Amino acid sequence: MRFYYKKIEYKIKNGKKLHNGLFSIFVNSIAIFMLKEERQQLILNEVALHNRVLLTDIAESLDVSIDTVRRDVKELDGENKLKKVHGGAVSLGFTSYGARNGTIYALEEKTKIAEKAIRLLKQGGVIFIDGGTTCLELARLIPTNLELTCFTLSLPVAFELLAKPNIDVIFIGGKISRDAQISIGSHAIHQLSEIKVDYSFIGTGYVDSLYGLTEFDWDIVQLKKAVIKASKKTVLLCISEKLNSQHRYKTCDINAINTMITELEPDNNLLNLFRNHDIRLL
Amino acid sequence: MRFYYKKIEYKIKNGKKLHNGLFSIFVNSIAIFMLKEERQQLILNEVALHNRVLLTDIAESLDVSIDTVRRDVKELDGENKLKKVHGGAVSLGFTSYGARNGTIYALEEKTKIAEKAIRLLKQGGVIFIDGGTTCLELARLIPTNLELTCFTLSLPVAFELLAKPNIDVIFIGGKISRDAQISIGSHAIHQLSEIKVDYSFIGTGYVDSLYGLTEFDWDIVQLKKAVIKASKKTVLLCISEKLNSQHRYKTCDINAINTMITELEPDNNLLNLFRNHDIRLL
DNA sequence: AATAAAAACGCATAATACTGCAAATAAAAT
DNA sequence: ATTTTATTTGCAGTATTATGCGTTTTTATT
Repeated sequence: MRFYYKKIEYKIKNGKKLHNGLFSIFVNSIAIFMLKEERQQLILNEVALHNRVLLTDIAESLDVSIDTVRRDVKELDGENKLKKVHGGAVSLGFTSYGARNGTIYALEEKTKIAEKAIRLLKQGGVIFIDGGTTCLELARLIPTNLELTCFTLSLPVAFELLAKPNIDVIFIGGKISRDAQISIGSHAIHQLSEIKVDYSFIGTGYVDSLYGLTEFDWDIVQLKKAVIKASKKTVLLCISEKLNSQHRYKTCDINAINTMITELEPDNNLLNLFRNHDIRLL
Repeated sequence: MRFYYKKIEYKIKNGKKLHNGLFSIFVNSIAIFMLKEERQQLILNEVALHNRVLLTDIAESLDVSIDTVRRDVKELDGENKLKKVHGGAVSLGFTSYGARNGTIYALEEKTKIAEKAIRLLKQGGVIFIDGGTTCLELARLIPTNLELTCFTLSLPVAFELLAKPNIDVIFIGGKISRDAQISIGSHAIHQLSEIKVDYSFIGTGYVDSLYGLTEFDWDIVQLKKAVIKASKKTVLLCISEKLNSQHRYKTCDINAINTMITELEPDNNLLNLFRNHDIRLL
């Protein structure tokens, strides 16, 4: 079961007990006291190699108490060298993707929007999160204690959500668009047709009170239509800069949106044109 | 330096006590007084050689008080020549790989493996790339001019592939495993059943010439089975450290693998046990 | 809801670390 | 040569750390 520990299989025996229960291994007949750092290094090694370890396995193979291993793992977790989980530890994925790559345009506004959107989330809810930087910001700001099931098409959003322990992430697969880093194509649309979420949080390329939501890209429109269809309620996240802009292909009318969130106060004059519609402004 | 020695030799011959308990070592039957610097150099040597020392060991073998050693080590730590830890010291490089966040364990070996794997790729081919750091490395090293269609379950791999302009990336969707950052579950398996790729490049948790490929995790096994089924040829990427290790759940026999790539030369003795099988070693 | 496993907590103990100090002596100054 | 000053070392006492153990609390699973 643990051949990979052969190196230290021939440990102890008549082991001189060092410290208080610390074990020693015999190499060339010399008792070697194992430093905490060495033990931790071994743990990291295991994790790096197999992606996961069990505390009990480590404790047994190193012949230390499980408490010690637990403390080690806790410490390593604190140092961000691995992730402690119930019963063991797993390697940190390479969550570096979550680290903001480029700088996000108008981050402040988008954060404000995301914060408002989060107020709509309910414990145990099932939601969809679209791609785009605003939605990514939403994903990033979801409280860690909130339990949610999140569908998404966006690789960055998926990554971000994975960092939250209480969120089930379901990725809608398909051909990946290089630009937007989201699944596109018929397969993704088909899959969307098979789900129903409480809320979907979507972005848009352009929005106009008269023409509704429009996009530059035909494929994206098809996708967004599918998303809206799969949602009990649709929430549009949109910075005010995009208001009253249009493009070629139409996703839907304003009426198809239940709630629109901008970084503005809901009573801001810029939003006046939208008040004729059956839409909630946040 | 010599100067000191002579002085000391003289003193010792006359039986005069040196310092207050300063120790001496005998070389060629002549007691040589050891300077602090020399002692420290010895400690550094020891650390360089074994990556670690125990204060008690040093104190005993050099016959100085542990306080002296402690002070030496403290000083060397201050000079950044080693790292002082409870009970001893470790070399600086010792803990380094874990500290470099996001750095891949045994990267060099994995790169070597990936390079071999890339030689199997053909222009216009359709392949599957598994998750795991070795496969990620493969994804990373794919030449940019190569045109490929790549299926994957792994978010990091998908990201990596998106950076290549000539690669179509198709992500197999599903519930995302937080640990492995890959799609898991029935949906992913079902989708795999609908594709057929020329080559799949997979990793494994454990591999043994007798027991075949095994995993810690049942879900992963199901997934890998589906991958193998969806492949005309399956290539196992596996660093030699994993050879002859096993775990609970079995993915497949060695025979189910067409090619196994390790960082070793194909004629390395460590691979002997695999030669009985119908498997190509690279 | 019941149960088993794991984690957390507090405690005891042994090993180790630190501090101040005095002895020895090397190096410098006289 | 002698005195002074600074350095090195060991020692004793105290503080801190590492570890295992038993108990309680939490978590996951059935």
